[in-house]
Amino acid sequence: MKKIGKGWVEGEVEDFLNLSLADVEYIETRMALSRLLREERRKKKMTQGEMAEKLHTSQSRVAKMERCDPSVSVDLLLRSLFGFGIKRKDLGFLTTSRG
Amino acid sequence: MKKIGKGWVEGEVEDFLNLSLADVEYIETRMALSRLLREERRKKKMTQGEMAEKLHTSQSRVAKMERCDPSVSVDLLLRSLFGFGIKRKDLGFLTTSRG
DNA sequence: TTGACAAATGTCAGATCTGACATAATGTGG
DNA sequence: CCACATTATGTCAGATCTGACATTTGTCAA
Repeated sequence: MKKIGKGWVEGEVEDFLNLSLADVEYIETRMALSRLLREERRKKKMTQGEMAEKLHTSQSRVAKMERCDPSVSVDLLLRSLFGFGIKRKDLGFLTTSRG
Repeated sequence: MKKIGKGWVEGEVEDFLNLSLADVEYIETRMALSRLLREERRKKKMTQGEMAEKLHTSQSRVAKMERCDPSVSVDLLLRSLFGFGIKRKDLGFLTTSRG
């Protein structure tokens, strides 16, 4: 039980709210990355299967990445984007709230 | 078929270069995130133990995050930053090579 | 030096992620 | 409708990650 600002915010609630907001940020980031992956693939007129081959993975995994399946990590999304030619500096969209 | 670095397979030089560049982007991203985490913690004058408590994890895990230990994922780094109050829009540094 | 605190490192069981496969669903052009 | 291509979904063994703990190393003041 600790004091925050005016004084009565209690630990668990703070943590709950905090984690909730963190959740939103995290989920939005994932969605933005998966959306970008799909856009980049379509921009290059490739199928999921072709992209999978380029990334050394399977079509189903690519489908899950683009669908933001819960089994897909940000690591995989980032490595896929980088492996697909996207650069870190191309990820400026992370800085806007409207992916 | 060989393994490179943490274990990325490839077959041709083109793939090798491609994955190498992807590697660099990925590693730089990880390093930038872990550096930011440490900076934010120090900015708030907290110890790793205090930060660990706030993030519901352990001091050793925080140390590994800040040290960019290979056992730490980008997911964990991002979730930690978000849980620590950093917002997606604060990650503009992802667009620069500095960090 | 010692004590006290902060940070780093090693380990590991349990949790989560990943590639691969099969299969189903959704187009798309006859 | 039919084939065919593309995308989506379910499953699972093996790989990777995570929290927690113990231990070590580093720092600093007395």
